[in-house]
Amino acid sequence: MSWTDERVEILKQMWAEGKSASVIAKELGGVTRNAVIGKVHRLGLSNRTAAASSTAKPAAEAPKPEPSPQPEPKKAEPVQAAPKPEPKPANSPVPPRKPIITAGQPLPPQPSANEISAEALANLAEVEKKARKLNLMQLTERTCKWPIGDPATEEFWFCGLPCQAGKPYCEAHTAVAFQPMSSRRDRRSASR
DNA sequence: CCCTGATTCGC
DNA sequence: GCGAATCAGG
Repeated sequence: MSWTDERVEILKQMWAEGKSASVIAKELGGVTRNAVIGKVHRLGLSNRTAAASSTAKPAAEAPKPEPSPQPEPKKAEPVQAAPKPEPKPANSPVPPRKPIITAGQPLPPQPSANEISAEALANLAEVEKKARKLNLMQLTERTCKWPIGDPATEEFWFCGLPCQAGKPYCEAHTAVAFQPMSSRRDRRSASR
Protein backbone atom coordinates (compact mmCIF):
# COMPACT_ATOMS: atom_id res chain seq x y z
CA MET A 1 0.00 0.00 0.00
CA SER A 2 1.12 3.52 -0.63
CA TRP A 3 0.11 6.92 0.59
CA THR A 4 -2.40 7.93 -1.96
CA ASP A 5 -4.08 11.26 -1.73
CA GLU A 6 -7.15 9.68 -0.34
CA ARG A 7 -5.36 7.72 2.30
CA VAL A 8 -3.47 10.77 3.39
CA GLU A 9 -6.76 12.58 3.73
CA ILE A 10 -8.10 9.88 5.97
CA LEU A 11 -4.92 9.92 7.94
CA LYS A 12 -5.12 13.67 8.43
CA GLN A 13 -8.70 13.55 9.49
CA MET A 14 -8.34 10.71 11.91
CA TRP A 15 -5.20 12.13 13.38
CA ALA A 16 -6.96 15.41 13.86
CA GLU A 17 -9.75 13.60 15.57
CA GLY A 18 -7.30 12.25 18.04
CA LYS A 19 -7.28 8.70 16.88
CA SER A 20 -4.18 6.82 17.85
CA ALA A 21 -1.68 5.80 15.26
CA SER A 22 -2.46 2.14 15.69
CA VAL A 23 -6.16 2.68 15.22
CA ILE A 24 -5.52 4.70 12.11
CA ALA A 25 -3.22 2.03 10.82
CA LYS A 26 -5.88 -0.60 11.27
CA GLU A 27 -8.44 1.55 9.59
CA LEU A 28 -6.29 2.22 6.61
CA GLY A 29 -5.00 -1.26 6.43
CA GLY A 30 -1.76 -2.31 4.87
CA VAL A 31 0.25 -0.12 7.14
CA THR A 32 1.57 -0.33 10.64
CA ARG A 33 1.24 2.28 13.29
CA ASN A 34 4.87 3.08 12.72
CA ALA A 35 4.13 3.89 9.15
CA VAL A 36 1.32 6.11 10.25
CA ILE A 37 3.42 7.92 12.76
CA GLY A 38 6.21 8.28 10.27
CA LYS A 39 3.82 9.77 7.76
CA VAL A 40 2.33 12.05 10.31
CA HIS A 41 5.70 13.46 11.05
CA ARG A 42 6.60 13.84 7.44
CA LEU A 43 3.39 15.69 6.91
CA GLY A 44 4.42 18.00 9.64
CA LEU A 45 1.43 17.47 11.83
CA SER A 46 3.18 15.72 14.63
CA ASN A 47 1.66 17.19 17.70
CA ARG A 48 -2.03 17.53 17.74
CA THR A 49 -3.95 20.00 19.78
CA ALA A 50 -3.06 18.23 22.93
CA ALA A 51 -4.96 15.19 23.89
CA ALA A 52 -3.93 11.78 25.02
CA SER A 53 -0.41 12.89 24.72
CA SER A 54 1.35 10.56 27.01
CA THR A 55 4.75 11.97 26.48
CA ALA A 56 4.23 15.62 26.87
CA LYS A 57 7.78 16.34 26.23
CA PRO A 58 8.82 19.58 24.71
CA ALA A 59 11.90 17.84 23.48
CA ALA A 60 14.22 19.99 21.48
CA GLU A 61 12.29 22.92 22.69
CA ALA A 62 13.21 25.93 20.68
CA PRO A 63 14.73 28.46 23.01
CA LYS A 64 12.69 31.02 21.23
CA PRO A 65 15.35 33.62 20.73
CA GLU A 66 12.94 36.42 20.44
CA PRO A 67 14.33 39.17 22.60
CA SER A 68 12.93 41.66 20.19
CA PRO A 69 9.86 43.03 21.85
CA GLN A 70 7.85 43.41 18.75
CA PRO A 71 4.89 45.70 19.17
CA GLU A 72 2.69 42.89 18.01
CA PRO A 73 0.08 44.69 16.02
CA LYS A 74 -2.24 41.93 16.84
CA LYS A 75 -5.33 43.83 17.60
CA ALA A 76 -8.70 42.36 17.61
CA GLU A 77 -8.92 41.89 13.94
CA PRO A 78 -12.50 42.38 13.02
CA VAL A 79 -13.34 39.24 11.24
CA GLN A 80 -15.17 40.72 8.38
CA ALA A 81 -17.64 38.01 7.91
CA ALA A 82 -14.70 35.84 7.14
CA PRO A 83 -14.48 36.52 3.45
CA LYS A 84 -12.69 33.29 2.99
CA PRO A 85 -14.80 30.88 1.08
CA GLU A 86 -12.08 28.33 1.07
CA PRO A 87 -9.12 28.88 -1.17
CA LYS A 88 -9.98 25.73 -2.90
CA PRO A 89 -10.27 26.37 -6.61
CA ALA A 90 -11.84 23.18 -7.69
CA ASN A 91 -9.60 20.39 -6.89
CA SER A 92 -10.83 18.99 -3.67
CA PRO A 93 -14.09 17.24 -4.14
CA VAL A 94 -14.15 16.25 -0.56
CA PRO A 95 -16.44 18.72 1.10
CA PRO A 96 -18.84 16.22 2.57
CA ARG A 97 -16.71 14.22 4.87
CA LYS A 98 -16.57 10.75 3.63
CA PRO A 99 -18.69 8.33 5.53
CA ILE A 100 -15.71 7.01 7.31
CA ILE A 101 -17.48 5.14 9.95
CA THR A 102 -14.61 4.77 12.28
CA ALA A 103 -15.27 4.66 15.97
CA GLY A 104 -16.17 1.07 15.79
CA GLN A 105 -18.08 -0.33 18.66
CA PRO A 106 -21.77 0.15 19.04
CA LEU A 107 -22.75 1.96 22.15
CA PRO A 108 -23.50 -0.30 25.01
CA PRO A 109 -27.20 -0.75 25.55
CA GLN A 110 -28.49 0.18 28.91
CA PRO A 111 -29.42 -2.93 30.79
CA SER A 112 -32.32 -1.14 32.32
CA ALA A 113 -35.22 -1.72 30.03
CA ASN A 114 -33.95 -5.09 29.24
CA GLU A 115 -34.83 -8.22 31.04
CA ILE A 116 -31.71 -10.02 31.87
CA SER A 117 -31.59 -13.21 33.77
CA ALA A 118 -30.84 -12.89 37.43
CA GLU A 119 -27.90 -15.10 36.85
CA ALA A 120 -26.39 -12.77 34.32
CA LEU A 121 -26.98 -9.78 36.55
CA ALA A 122 -25.34 -11.45 39.48
CA ASN A 123 -22.50 -12.32 37.23
CA LEU A 124 -22.22 -8.72 36.17
CA ALA A 125 -22.01 -7.59 39.74
CA GLU A 126 -19.12 -9.91 40.19
CA VAL A 127 -17.46 -8.74 37.05
CA GLU A 128 -17.80 -5.13 38.02
CA LYS A 129 -15.97 -5.83 41.20
CA LYS A 130 -13.10 -7.00 39.13
CA ALA A 131 -13.33 -4.13 36.74
CA ARG A 132 -10.09 -2.41 36.06
CA LYS A 133 -11.80 0.92 36.26
CA LEU A 134 -10.20 2.30 33.19
CA ASN A 135 -10.88 5.74 31.92
CA LEU A 136 -11.67 6.51 28.35
CA MET A 137 -8.08 7.08 27.47
CA GLN A 138 -6.96 3.74 28.71
CA LEU A 139 -9.34 1.72 26.63
CA THR A 140 -7.86 -0.24 23.82
CA GLU A 141 -9.00 -2.65 21.20
CA ARG A 142 -8.92 -5.48 23.62
CA THR A 143 -10.28 -4.01 26.78
CA CYS A 144 -13.92 -4.26 27.71
CA LYS A 145 -15.63 -0.98 26.95
CA TRP A 146 -18.62 -1.51 29.14
CA PRO A 147 -19.34 1.64 31.08
CA ILE A 148 -19.91 1.39 34.77
CA GLY A 149 -21.44 4.11 36.85
CA ASP A 150 -22.75 7.52 36.00
CA PRO A 151 -20.79 9.42 33.39
CA ALA A 152 -21.83 12.62 35.08
CA THR A 153 -20.03 11.74 38.26
CA GLU A 154 -16.63 10.64 39.36
CA GLU A 155 -18.06 7.24 39.85
CA PHE A 156 -17.58 6.33 36.27
CA TRP A 157 -15.21 4.04 34.54
CA PHE A 158 -15.03 1.27 32.06
CA CYS A 159 -14.88 -2.39 32.81
CA GLY A 160 -11.54 -2.77 31.12
CA LEU A 161 -11.28 -6.49 31.50
CA PRO A 162 -9.76 -8.30 28.56
CA CYS A 163 -12.35 -8.76 25.89
CA GLN A 164 -12.86 -11.52 23.44
CA ALA A 165 -11.39 -11.17 20.02
CA GLY A 166 -13.57 -8.95 17.92
CA LYS A 167 -16.00 -8.13 20.68
CA PRO A 168 -15.90 -4.77 22.38
CA TYR A 169 -16.72 -6.25 25.74
CA CYS A 170 -15.50 -8.91 28.07
CA GLU A 171 -17.26 -12.20 28.10
CA ALA A 172 -19.78 -11.29 30.76
CA HIS A 173 -20.70 -8.00 29.20
CA THR A 174 -20.85 -9.46 25.76
CA ALA A 175 -23.41 -11.87 27.12
CA VAL A 176 -25.75 -9.11 28.18
CA ALA A 177 -24.94 -6.84 25.29
CA PHE A 178 -25.76 -9.22 22.52
CA GLN A 179 -28.73 -11.12 23.67
CA PRO A 180 -30.47 -13.34 21.19
CA MET A 181 -33.67 -11.49 22.07
CA SER A 182 -35.48 -14.56 22.97
CA SER A 183 -35.11 -14.76 26.67
CA ARG A 184 -38.65 -15.37 27.64
CA ARG A 185 -40.29 -16.19 24.42
CA ASP A 186 -41.50 -19.44 25.77
CA ARG A 187 -43.64 -21.55 23.66
CA ARG A 188 -45.83 -23.41 26.06
CA SER A 189 -46.54 -26.02 23.51
CA ALA A 190 -43.42 -27.97 23.98
CA SER A 191 -44.45 -31.43 23.26
CA ARG A 192 -47.15 -31.32 20.82
C1' DC B 1 2.39 -6.31 29.81
C1' DC B 2 -0.53 -3.43 27.58
C1' DC B 3 -0.40 0.80 25.26
C1' DT B 4 1.15 5.67 23.37
C1' DG B 5 3.93 8.81 20.08
C1' DA B 6 9.00 10.15 18.69
C1' DT B 7 13.16 9.35 16.45
C1' DT B 8 16.56 7.15 13.79
C1' DC B 9 18.35 5.41 9.75
C1' DG B 10 18.82 1.95 5.97
C1' DC B 11 16.31 1.27 2.08
C1' DG C 1 9.57 9.21 1.00
C1' DC C 2 8.96 5.19 3.50
C1' DG C 3 8.60 2.39 7.68
C1' DA C 4 10.88 -1.18 10.92
C1' DA C 5 13.46 -0.87 14.80
C1' DT C 6 14.20 1.40 18.53
C1' DC C 7 13.43 4.57 22.15
C1' DA C 8 10.94 6.82 25.92
C1' DG C 9 7.02 7.27 28.63
C1' DG C 10 2.22 5.96 30.97
